[in-house]
Amino acid sequence: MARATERAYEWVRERILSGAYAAGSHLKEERIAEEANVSRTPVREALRRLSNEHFVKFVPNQGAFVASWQTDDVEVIFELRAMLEGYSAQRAATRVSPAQFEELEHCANEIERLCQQHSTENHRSSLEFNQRFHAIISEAAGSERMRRMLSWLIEIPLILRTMDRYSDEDVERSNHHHRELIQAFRAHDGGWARSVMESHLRSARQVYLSRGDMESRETAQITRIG
Amino acid sequence: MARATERAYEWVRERILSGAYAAGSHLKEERIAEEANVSRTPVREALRRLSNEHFVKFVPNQGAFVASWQTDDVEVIFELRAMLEGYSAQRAATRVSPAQFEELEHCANEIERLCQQHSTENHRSSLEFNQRFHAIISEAAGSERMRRMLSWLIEIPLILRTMDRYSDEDVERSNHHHRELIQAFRAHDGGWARSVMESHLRSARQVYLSRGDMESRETAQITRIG
DNA sequence: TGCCTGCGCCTTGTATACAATAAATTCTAT
DNA sequence: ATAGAATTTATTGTATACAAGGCGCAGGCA
Repeated sequence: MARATERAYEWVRERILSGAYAAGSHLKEERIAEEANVSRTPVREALRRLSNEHFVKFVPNQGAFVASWQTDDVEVIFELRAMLEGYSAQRAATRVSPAQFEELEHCANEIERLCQQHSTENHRSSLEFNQRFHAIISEAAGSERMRRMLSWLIEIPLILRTMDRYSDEDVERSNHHHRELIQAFRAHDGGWARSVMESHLRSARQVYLSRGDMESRETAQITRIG
Repeated sequence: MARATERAYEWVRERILSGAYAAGSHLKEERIAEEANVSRTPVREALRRLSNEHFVKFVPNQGAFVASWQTDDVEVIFELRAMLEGYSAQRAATRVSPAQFEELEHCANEIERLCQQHSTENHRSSLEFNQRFHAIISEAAGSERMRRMLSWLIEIPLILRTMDRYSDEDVERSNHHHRELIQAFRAHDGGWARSVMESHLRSARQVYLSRGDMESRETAQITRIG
């Protein structure tokens, strides 16, 4: 059963996102194993996976601790995404297939539709379409190497935190960026696409950093996603 | 003992990079466990880690396979290096330690000294100092994530072929770039350092592409990693 | 009293045994 | 003879037992 590892993974992930496991707390394998009704082995695998996704931090011979976020790395992640996704968009502009183009439009439509009503459910769905939107561009760029490098920069916790800080105005701007990207693709204008994508991500960075004051205690707020 | 997992990790990684484990081949846990003289448990952990580093690909209930990524065109590699190392240099400019700064100067000196006499031996040595020069900057940038991403772009065969095409004038320009980078670091001027580094790599790209007519069949050499 | 040291417990790290699943092979029926 | 199904086999997934390392506490010595 690859189900045991999956169960342990979901279990711990949910509890980290909901704040049930506080930042910095020690995730003891045996306790989690009991709680999730699996043995320690799949728990260990789940923790390793969460570690690679930066939900938890490993200390040799001491085990896993719920990751706490230092803003320093956040800075790097946003800058790298702006650079790499910008370049991706540039390449994609002249390489995107008709099918990919259509799916991009579909995603943009869905994101806008789901943003109309403010429900947790819709919020979650729009996030998935958003991810898909970026994934399509990454694929259309036609470089497997770059696609994989980008996948290292998709930090789910970071994206969740950023989305939480989006105001209505921010959402509107983001949607506009999506539209403009599609226009740039239609025109096969790589430079245009690159600029828009860089704006898109740098504005996200700005939202994250400027609204980060309230942060720390709000970690518990993220509960709603789970 | 975190030593068993480490051993298995190094063992497999070495063999993938050296080509001993061919691309796409099935990495059977038990066989690796025997070869590396550890049990299956640490092997599994090592494979999971390698999977997250994209060296291997996991298929549920089938195990790990050596990842094969097509060596995408040189164009992408050079562009990514220019962007990432440029940003690295920018961050390094305000973060470099005195010890690192000294080693950078040492590397630059050695490279210039070794370039004076044209021997194969010296050529090789200067290449190592060159690699070290870039590695120090990558470290000084202070982002483990970026450092690891960059390490994926260092394709030794590509660097060798580029170096082979360097004229005396190209070498001189490259050395000048190194000097100017050091000056930018001394001034703690991130923007300056970034520009110089980008020039450094874009000029390398130009050398490679413009003098690339001669040996297209040697491209097969680059397939080593995958 | 304060610090150093050694013992003991708790947690992680590793090995191995067992269960489950996917691939291969063989046997049967058309 | 071939297609398909069942059985066997090889390999992964999970559980558990055991080894080893780190941390805390207590006791002794200065």
